[in-house]
Amino acid sequence: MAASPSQSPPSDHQQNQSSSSDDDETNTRRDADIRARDAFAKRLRERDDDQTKKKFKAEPVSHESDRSKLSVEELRKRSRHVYLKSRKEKKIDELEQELADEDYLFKGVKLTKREEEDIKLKRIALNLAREHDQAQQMENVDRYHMPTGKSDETSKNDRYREDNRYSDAKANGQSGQNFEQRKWEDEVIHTALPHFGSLDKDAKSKQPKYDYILDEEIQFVQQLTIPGVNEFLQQKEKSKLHEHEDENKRKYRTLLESRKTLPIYKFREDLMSAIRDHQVLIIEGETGSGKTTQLTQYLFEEGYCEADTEDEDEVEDGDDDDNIKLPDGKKKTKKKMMIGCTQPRRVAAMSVAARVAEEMNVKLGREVGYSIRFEDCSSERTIIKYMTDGMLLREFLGEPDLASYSVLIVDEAHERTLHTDILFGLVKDIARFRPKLKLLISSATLDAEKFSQFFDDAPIFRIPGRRFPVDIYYTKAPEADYVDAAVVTVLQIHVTQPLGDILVFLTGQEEIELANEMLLERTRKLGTKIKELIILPIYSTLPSDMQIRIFEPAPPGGRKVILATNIAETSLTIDGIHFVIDPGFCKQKTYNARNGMEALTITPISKASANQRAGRAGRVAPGKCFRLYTSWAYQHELDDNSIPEIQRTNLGNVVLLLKSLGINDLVNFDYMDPPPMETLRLAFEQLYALGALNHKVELTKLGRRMAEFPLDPMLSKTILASETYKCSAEILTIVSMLSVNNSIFFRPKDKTLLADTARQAFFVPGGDHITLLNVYNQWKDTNFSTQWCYENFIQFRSMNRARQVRDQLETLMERVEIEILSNPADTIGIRKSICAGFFYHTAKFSKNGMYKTIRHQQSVLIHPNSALFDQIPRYVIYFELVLTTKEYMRQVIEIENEWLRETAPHFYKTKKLDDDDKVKKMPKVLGKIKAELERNYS
DNA sequence: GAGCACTGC
Repeated sequence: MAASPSQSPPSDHQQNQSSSSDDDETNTRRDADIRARDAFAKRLRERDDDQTKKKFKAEPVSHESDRSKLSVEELRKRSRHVYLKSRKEKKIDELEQELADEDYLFKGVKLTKREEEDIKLKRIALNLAREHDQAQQMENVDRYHMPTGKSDETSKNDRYREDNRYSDAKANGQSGQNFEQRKWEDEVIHTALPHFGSLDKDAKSKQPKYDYILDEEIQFVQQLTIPGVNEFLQQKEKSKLHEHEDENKRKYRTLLESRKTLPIYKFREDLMSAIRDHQVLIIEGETGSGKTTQLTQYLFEEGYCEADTEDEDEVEDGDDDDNIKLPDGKKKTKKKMMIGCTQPRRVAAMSVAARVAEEMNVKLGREVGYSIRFEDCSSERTIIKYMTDGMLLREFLGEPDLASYSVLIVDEAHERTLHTDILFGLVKDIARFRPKLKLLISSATLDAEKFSQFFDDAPIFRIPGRRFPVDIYYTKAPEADYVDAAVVTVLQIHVTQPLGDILVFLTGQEEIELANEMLLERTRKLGTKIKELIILPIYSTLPSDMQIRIFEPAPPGGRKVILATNIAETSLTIDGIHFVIDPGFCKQKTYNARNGMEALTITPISKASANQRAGRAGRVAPGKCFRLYTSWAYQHELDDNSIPEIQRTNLGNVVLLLKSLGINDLVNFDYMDPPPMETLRLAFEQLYALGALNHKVELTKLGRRMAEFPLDPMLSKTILASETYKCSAEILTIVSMLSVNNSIFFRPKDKTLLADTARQAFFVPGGDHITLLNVYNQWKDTNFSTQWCYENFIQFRSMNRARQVRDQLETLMERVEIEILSNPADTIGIRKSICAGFFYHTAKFSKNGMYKTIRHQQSVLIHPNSALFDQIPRYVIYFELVLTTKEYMRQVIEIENEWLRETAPHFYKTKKLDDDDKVKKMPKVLGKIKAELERNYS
C-alpha cells in the first residue's frame, strides 16, 4: 500500500511535482544565485585589490622592522607566516587535485544539482585563492585590517602604515563619508591598541590572529523580496488605525493576507496533491517557510478532519462501538478526525498553536489546541492539535493505533530527539495497517534523504524558506583559547562593523561569566572611545528576569552582545542578530555504561550544528558568522550530524514504554539509528532486576504499573515500593525533588559562604534525600513562598517545577491505585523505599578510605555538597555517579545492609553482606538476552 | 572541598 505510490525515486517525484511556474521560478532563482555569486566574487576581488594597494604603501615599514633587532615575538610571527604559507600552498594543491579528480572521474556523468554546485564553488574558491596568491606575491598582505594587540612600539609603526594608507586612499580620489568613517574607525582602534589583549601578556595574543579568510558563502535562498511577516502586520495595523472597520474583522483579514505571503503558500496545490497521492511524505522545509503553522490549516481546509466513513467499515471497529453507546444512536455523531503535529519543545507547541488559533479565528483550546506535560489545552472539539513529541508517545499508551488522528506531522524531525526517533518506528508501523493515515515528516535540508530511505523511499517535497545570506568566516589558524578569541572578535566586530547585535556561543555558565568579565574590563578601558556595548548572558539556569533582558533592544547607536549557551541554538530566537561568533564547542553529557558514571564534557559541535548557529545571523538581515576554527577543521574534523540522542542516553524508560505498548522484540524494532547494544542490555538488566520484566523478558504486573510514571524505572519502583512502607507522600516529594536536576540550591559567586550555611541548615540525619524532603516541606509550610526561597538560597523555579512534577505524580498514583499516606517521622521506611528502587546503586566503605560500588567495584567518594560528606556510613545508596574533578556520588543516604536483603532479595545473597559480599549472579535469562543482542547486532 | 549543555514525559 505504502510502496506503490512511492516507487519513483524522490528526485523524480520532485521534478514531477513542480509545475511550469515552478520551473520558471527555479530558473530565476538559479540566475539570482549566479548573479549573487558573481557579485560576491567581484566584491572579494575589489576588496583584495583595495587592500593590496593599501598594503603596498606599507612595505617600507616591514623593511624597517627587518632591520631592527628581532624580538622573540617577531620570530614567532615569522615562523607562523612560514607555516601559514606552506599550509595554504598545501590546501590549494589539494583543491586543485580534487577538482582534477572530479573532472577525470565524472567526465560525461550527469551530476546532481548539488554536486554541480559543489564543484562550481570549489572552482570559485580555487580561483580566488590564486588571485589572492598573486596579490600576495607582490606584497606580504594582511587581508584585513584588524586590531593587533601589539605593544606600543610596534603600534607606532602601525600608525605610520595606516597614515600611508590614507594618503594613498586620498591619492586615489577616495574621500567623503566612507573614508572619514574608516579613518575614524581606525583611530578608535589605534587609541585602543595598548589595551587590546593586555589581560594576557603572552606572545600569542600579540600575533595578528584576527585574520579571517572569507572562505565560502552559505547560499540561503532569498526567495521572496517582500517584507517579513511581522513587519507586514505592523504596517497593516498602523495604516488602518483610522478606519472604522470592525476590529476582529480587520485583524482576521490582515492575518489572512499575511498567510499568503509565506513561501509555502505558492506550493499549496502541489503539496496537497502530493499528500493525496502518497501516504508518507517527507517535507524539507527551511526555517521561515511557514510549514509549521500553515500545513495543518491547509490539511483542515482540504477536509482531512472529516470523519472518514470508509474507515468505519474497514478498521475503526472500536470507534463504532463508541458511537453505538451514544443514547440517540445517531450515525453522524462520529467524532471528527484530528490533525496532530509534534514539536520537540513545549514553548514551540504552545506558541504555534496560539498562532494557528488566531489565524483560524477560534479560541485556543477548542478547535485548535495543544498538549504538553502539565498542561492539556485541548478539548473534545479539538481538530488541530500541537503537542510535544513525548506527549504523542504517551498517547500511544491509551490509543495504540492513534485512531483519532487522520494526519500526523512530525515536525523538526532532523533534531532527532529520543522521542521523535521512537515515534518514527511506531508511526511507520501503524501506517502499514492504517492506509488512510497520512504521515508527514518535516525536516531541515540535510537529512531529508535519510528520512526518505527510512520511510520506504517516501517522496521528498521541498519548500524554500525565507532567510538572508550569511557570510562565513574562518580563522586562518586554530585558536587555542576560544573564550579569549571570542572576546577579541566581539570587540573587533564592535569597532569595525556596522551596527547589529552579536551572538556568541559558549559552552556553559562558567565560560559565559568569564567572557562577561573580560568584555567588561576591556570595554571599560576603552571608555567612550567606542560605542555603547551591552553585554547580556543567557543560559537555562539564569533567573528569568535576567533572561528576559536579552530581548530588550540595544540602545540607539549602541550594540548588544549576547553570550549564550546552546540554548540560543534552537530553543530561543533573538531578533536583531547580525553577527554570530561560533567557537565550535558545546557541552555534552556522556554516559559510561561500564561503571554507570556520567560526565559533562566539552566536545566539538557537528557541521549541522555549526550551520544552525550561523543561520542565527540571517534571520532579519544579511549576516556574518565568525567561526573560531579553520575551514579545514570544519571540513575534516566536525561530524556531519550530532549523534542522535537514542545512541547516547539511558533507555530504561523507553524500553519499559515500548514493552507496555506490546512491542516485545526491541532488538529488531525499526530504529532509524539503533541504540548501542550495551545500552539496551543494561536497560533489560535493570528492568529485570527491578522486577519489571520476568525471566521470559515479558512485562510483569509491576512493570505495567511502573510504565505509568514518566520517570526513570528506578524512581518509579521507589514510588511503588512506598506503598509497602506507607510513606508515599514523602516519597513523591523526594522523587519530584530528585527529578529537577540538582538545581535546588542557589549559590551565587559572591555569596558562597552564606549560601553554604543556608544549605547546611537544611541537613537532617539520614542523608540528602531526607534533606530534600525537608526543604520541600518547609517551603510548603510557607505556602510556597518566593520570598522564603530567596532568603534561603533556594531556586524558586526549580521548586516550582518539583511541585508541578509532584502534582502530576499524585494524579498518576490513582491510576496505579496507591493511597497517598504520610509518615514523615519514619525515615527508615522512606529509606527502605528508596532502597527498593536503588539497590543497584549501593556503595560500601572500603579500606582505602573510599567507597566502592557494589555493582562495578568502582571507587567513588561522597560529594562534598552532601549532608553525609563528613560522615562515614558503612553502606550508602546514591542517586547518581558523576565524574567531575573526581568520581562522586551525588544525593546519598545511609542504609543498613539488611535492608538490601529485605527490599531486593532476588538480587542480593540471602547471607549478610560482608567483606566478601557479592551480588547474586544474574540468572541465565540475561545471558540469553545478551546472546540475542549480540547476534542481531553483529 | 566542589563547579551546573540543552530538551522532554
